[in-house]
Amino acid sequence: MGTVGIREVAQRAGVSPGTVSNVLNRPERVAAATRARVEQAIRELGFVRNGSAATLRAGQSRAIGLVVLDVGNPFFVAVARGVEDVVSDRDHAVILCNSGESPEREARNLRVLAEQRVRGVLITPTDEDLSRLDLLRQRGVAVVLVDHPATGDVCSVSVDDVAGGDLAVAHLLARGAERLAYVTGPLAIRQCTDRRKGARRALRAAGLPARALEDVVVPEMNASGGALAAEKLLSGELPDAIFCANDLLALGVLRALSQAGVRVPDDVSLIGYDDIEFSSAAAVPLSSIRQPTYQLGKIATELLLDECDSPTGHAHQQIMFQPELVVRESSR
Amino acid sequence: MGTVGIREVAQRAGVSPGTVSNVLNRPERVAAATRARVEQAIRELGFVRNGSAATLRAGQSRAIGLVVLDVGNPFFVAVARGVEDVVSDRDHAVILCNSGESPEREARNLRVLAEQRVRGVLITPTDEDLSRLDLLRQRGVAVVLVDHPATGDVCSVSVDDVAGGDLAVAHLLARGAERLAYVTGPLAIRQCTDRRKGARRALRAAGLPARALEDVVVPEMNASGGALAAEKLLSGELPDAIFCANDLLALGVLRALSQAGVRVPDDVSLIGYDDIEFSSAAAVPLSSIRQPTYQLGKIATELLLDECDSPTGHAHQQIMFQPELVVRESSR
DNA sequence: GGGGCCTGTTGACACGTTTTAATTCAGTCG
DNA sequence: CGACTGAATTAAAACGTGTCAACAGGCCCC
Repeated sequence: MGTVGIREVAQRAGVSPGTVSNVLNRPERVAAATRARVEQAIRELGFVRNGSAATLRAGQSRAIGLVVLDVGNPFFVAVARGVEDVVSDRDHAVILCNSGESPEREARNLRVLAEQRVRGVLITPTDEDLSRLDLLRQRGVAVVLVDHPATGDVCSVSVDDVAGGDLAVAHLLARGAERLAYVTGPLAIRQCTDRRKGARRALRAAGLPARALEDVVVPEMNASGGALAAEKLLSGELPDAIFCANDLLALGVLRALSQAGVRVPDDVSLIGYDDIEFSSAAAVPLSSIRQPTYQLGKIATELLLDECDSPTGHAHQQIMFQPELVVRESSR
Repeated sequence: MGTVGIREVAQRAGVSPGTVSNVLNRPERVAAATRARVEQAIRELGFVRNGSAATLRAGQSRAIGLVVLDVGNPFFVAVARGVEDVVSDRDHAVILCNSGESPEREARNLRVLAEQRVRGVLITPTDEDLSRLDLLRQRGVAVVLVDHPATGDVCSVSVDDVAGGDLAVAHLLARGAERLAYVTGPLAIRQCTDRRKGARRALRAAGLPARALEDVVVPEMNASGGALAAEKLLSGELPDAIFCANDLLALGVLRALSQAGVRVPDDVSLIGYDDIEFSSAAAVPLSSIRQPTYQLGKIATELLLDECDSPTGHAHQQIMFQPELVVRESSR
């Protein structure tokens, strides 16, 4: 069972290897009759093109990398959907990597992508230190930041997190809250600090001091993190309203509060961020800040492929969407 | 800025390319002094090994493929976590593919994986037709079926879905249900039919006819599918109890029923399948059937890598876990 | 009828790494 | 002192594809 390559196919079809390669890559350049013969040979022999060889020859593969903070977060799943739809239209593949909010894992992932010679990388960075990306960019690999605004020499697609934080807290204040808590993941994550910045802006606009908003920082932005935050809150004096940096945290908080006998929204108002699908089905349907996730992935990918296709005539763009407030039971 | 390869590194360190390769792959075979020199050259030049070239030479890459039915389903996310933990311990990469329950997309994914010369593939097949896998297996690529029992000539790791369906319906019957509905995705999906088989077994055991369980088939196994199923149910006479083939469907059903003013569990009992994290946080905490998802991914990967490492001395195994009933509000 | 042109096809080389057998060299033993 | 050993290193040959310049042959036009 010797491995069947382009050579064996050529022999069987009575043509040269070069012609087989043409059938695969520029079918229009080969006569219909020869093409048919070659295609039949391919089918008969069960030939599958060796992608590594093609990549080696071409210098880059027909794949892009997507590095997200948490594959378990429906927000990133939605982004990934947008990415994949565009990418598969253009006959590329996407390599999905999970950094788990850890800079070390991010660096590992980026190295693997560099080794694989991907054409470009979409990444939601774990922190502000973008120097890890230089490894790629100086090798000519296109990079687009996803859900992270950039400052000029790179493309980015993001949502205005400051505005989102403002929206959320302004809403809570309008409902009469006076003592608030902000449940968040590590403050090294830009989304977390930006949303807090917006929250504080809303406080100022309402004439309240910054200390009206207490930070509750937990290590992981998922439901367990939320539960942990709720414990912390329960051990002190409960605030009137809680703003969570994402919906997974909010769901965790909600569950833990309910178990402790605290009623939402009667005792405490609650609002999350991302408006993931499950939020509306929660025990108490969750207010949230909606972002155009699918669009985020779609536009980012189009930008990336554009940069890949014309590295010279490409102008870096920074696109920023506006988020939207969705009010449900948890803050009514 | 010519591409920097193993050759340039060799030149800078004053050794031959072969030695550089040895530093990369078998550091123990090269003298400490030379190794240090080479490593410094690598750092200075920012060398990144070309994975395609290595793969081409080796005949296979240090990666495995994972093909799931739906990346948006937390069940598969949990499986993927198990896979990735094992794989990264062994310094391999995992290429995640989404078949979206479509055989065509599955076939496309498998072709890409074959082109990439992955060492092995973990797959939850979209249907019973396993012939698509032959393309891989006859090329010597190891395959392990995930969440799909096999019949002998291939490894598989699964959970007893018949038992699960039995558990769920037996529970509903014990609570006094007499007219039931089974909300499910396409019956070409094995999980769906097996769970129905178990459901019917429970009916028989209780002395009820098969027609006491009405099938409601929807095209997609997510929350929108559930909403669609709820519409269908509402247009007729409501059953006493509803068994959903997975939790996403159940959450969709739950929301649609609530909006229509139907109370769960007072008017209708409801149970899902998979016990995803969100189920316990739902408006009405959802009863479900729990499966050892993480274990599923972990064991499957170990089996796969075992087969890769010793293709000859490998005995195919079929492992089947037992599911577990989790009772919550929705059926209390 | 010959020159030029267009379409199809070919052959050979390059891509960057790994590996194997061969080579060097210092040290050791008979 | 010469032969041998073993460790460290090297040179060269793959791996399978894509590309590009060259080439064959048929056609048209003058």
